[in-house]
Amino acid sequence: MHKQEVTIYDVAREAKVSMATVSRVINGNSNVRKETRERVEAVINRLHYQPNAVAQGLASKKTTTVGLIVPELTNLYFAELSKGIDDIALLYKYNIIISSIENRLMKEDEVIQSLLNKQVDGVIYMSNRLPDKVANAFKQTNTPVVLAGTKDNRDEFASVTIDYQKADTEALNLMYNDGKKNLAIVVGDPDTVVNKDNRIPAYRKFLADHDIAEEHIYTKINNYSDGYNLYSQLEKDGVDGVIVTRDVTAVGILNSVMDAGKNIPKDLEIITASATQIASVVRPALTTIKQPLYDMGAVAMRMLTKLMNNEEVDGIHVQLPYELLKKQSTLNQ
Amino acid sequence: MHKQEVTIYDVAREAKVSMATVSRVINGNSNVRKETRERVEAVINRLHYQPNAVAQGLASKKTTTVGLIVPELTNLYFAELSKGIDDIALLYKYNIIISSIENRLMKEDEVIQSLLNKQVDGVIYMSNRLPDKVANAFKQTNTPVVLAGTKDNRDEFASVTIDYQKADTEALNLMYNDGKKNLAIVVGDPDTVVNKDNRIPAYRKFLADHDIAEEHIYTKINNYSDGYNLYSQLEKDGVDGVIVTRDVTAVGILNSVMDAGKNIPKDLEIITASATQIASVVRPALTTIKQPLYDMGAVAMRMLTKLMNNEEVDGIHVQLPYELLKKQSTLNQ
DNA sequence: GTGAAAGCGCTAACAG
DNA sequence: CTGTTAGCGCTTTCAC
Repeated sequence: MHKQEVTIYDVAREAKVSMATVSRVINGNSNVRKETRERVEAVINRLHYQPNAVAQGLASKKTTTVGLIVPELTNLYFAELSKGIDDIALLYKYNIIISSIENRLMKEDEVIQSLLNKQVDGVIYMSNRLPDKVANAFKQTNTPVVLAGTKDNRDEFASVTIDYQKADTEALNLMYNDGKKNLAIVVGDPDTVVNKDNRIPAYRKFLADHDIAEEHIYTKINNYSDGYNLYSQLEKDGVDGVIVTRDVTAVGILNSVMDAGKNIPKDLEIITASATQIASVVRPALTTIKQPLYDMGAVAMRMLTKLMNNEEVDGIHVQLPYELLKKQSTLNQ
Repeated sequence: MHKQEVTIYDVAREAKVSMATVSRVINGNSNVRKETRERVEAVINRLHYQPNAVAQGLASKKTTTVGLIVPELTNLYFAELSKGIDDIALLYKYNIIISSIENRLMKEDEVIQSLLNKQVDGVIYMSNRLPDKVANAFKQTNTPVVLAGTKDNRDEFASVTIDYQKADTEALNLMYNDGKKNLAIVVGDPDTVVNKDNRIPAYRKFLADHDIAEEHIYTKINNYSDGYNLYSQLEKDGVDGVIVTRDVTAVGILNSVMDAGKNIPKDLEIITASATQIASVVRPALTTIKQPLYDMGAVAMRMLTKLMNNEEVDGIHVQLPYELLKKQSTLNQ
């Protein structure tokens, strides 16, 4: 960034108007006579003038920039959400500052603070943990936040999700009706709100409703190899049907089963609870709880635009419909 | 963004120093007496003062923000590059404004212009097309640019790549030595610099060197279903070995082959030229030209930091080593 | 419909 | 080592 070549002042001088008028033209303010507007626009084009967004931000206290907090960049689940967010952001002319928080070099609240210092107008939060420090920083600076694809037990933050309990119950039912009675659930961090208050309770309720005593909850299973290595344990425990939160983990289990010479879905049914492209290109293809990720991102961003403009939003917690997509990893096709 | 609660002025008043001194403390300027520094820091902590990065940006003409241009958000190839970029950006305290250009709502040069208006200090460019308009805008604003995982035929922009010609030649050789003589290459856009000036010439040279007359170049094959649908044509053309630029396309071909009851690698060998996690989790696993994506991103970002600080860089075009990773889609394991 | 003027919050000479 | 003083480029009352 070097000395700006042409500023609003140059345009004003050349067009023989005041900076104020140029500013009005730039911002589409209707209080400008047609001829004046055209004269100014001609100069803008001739000089190739481009407004300095930083100066605009300082003067107007709006940066038309939103922050995106994502746990990991290389996870298609968040990438698909981000795509929905990005499209709507573009539509409303917002830029996106993205921050992943997987890197432990900086603590989460420092990352967020740096975003806040950049004066973002709003934040979309996809991490499954919202520490008090962070929540307070948002409230203190009055920055609107929308959670996308995740929840928080504070009810104060807007969120866009699906009905995780219902979805999981439906998935468990599917396998149960296929004759699988020794069902399990495989999650990463068991303490996230989605897992702790939704998935795991749904699983336990299902067991209770069907008078099944023995529960199989596998936690801290985060990636492909965790999944791959888990299968021997599943086999030992006699599990014959499993819900796996992350699809790449499910693929790990899938490959492990096949390498062991077993059959999917006969020996083990698998349903993944967050399906990306990976779930559909592996063979056998995975039965999935299909979340409308793109739409969830789009709705979240749209809601954020309203929040940033202090517009009315009807309902701060929206749940979008999901689909239980039967593929080859369950019997009942 | 609302009226900022505490500014540098408040800190100055409370600490009984001038704004300049507070500024020095914030920026780690050594010209401050220890006691003064500590007094100021105490006030900063007590008041929870956070500098306004927008104001800093306007005054200093540096935003500590870089722009990231990516063709699509939901492509793991770019996601893995981005991760390398992000880690180094964090290390040097830069924020990242990400812009995908897949959405045709706005033209590419408008997207870039909006980035430039935000006064980014530099740009990492991953799109495989760099229009003149964009190139000129970069030069005019003096914004340094580094291309990551792609090339441009202007030599003026720094780039981080692998040796595509060498890699492809090696891949073709591998298949040739497996007895495959009817080799093909599958690309998306044939007019990108990487394809037009590197991959395709390498392929043609290989054919010439081995006295093979018939060439099979399939273009505009961009995604999974394009790949899936291509196989019937490959079969018709008697192709027995193929390099596919994008791995998800390769998986499309792979599944199509298997659905046709044919065998991989016996009936067809496949090597993908840009491998992400997808290439390794499908079965049979794909033999790949393994690009060091994370490192490429990291090196590109590191180079950009130097360019932004007008530091010396030795060599503006860096090529990183790749690896030909033999898996199950080729015979010669 | 247009202009003058006062900032937005901070940095960076320049003095001292 | 510290303070004074101009800006950075733009928006936004408030007059006229």
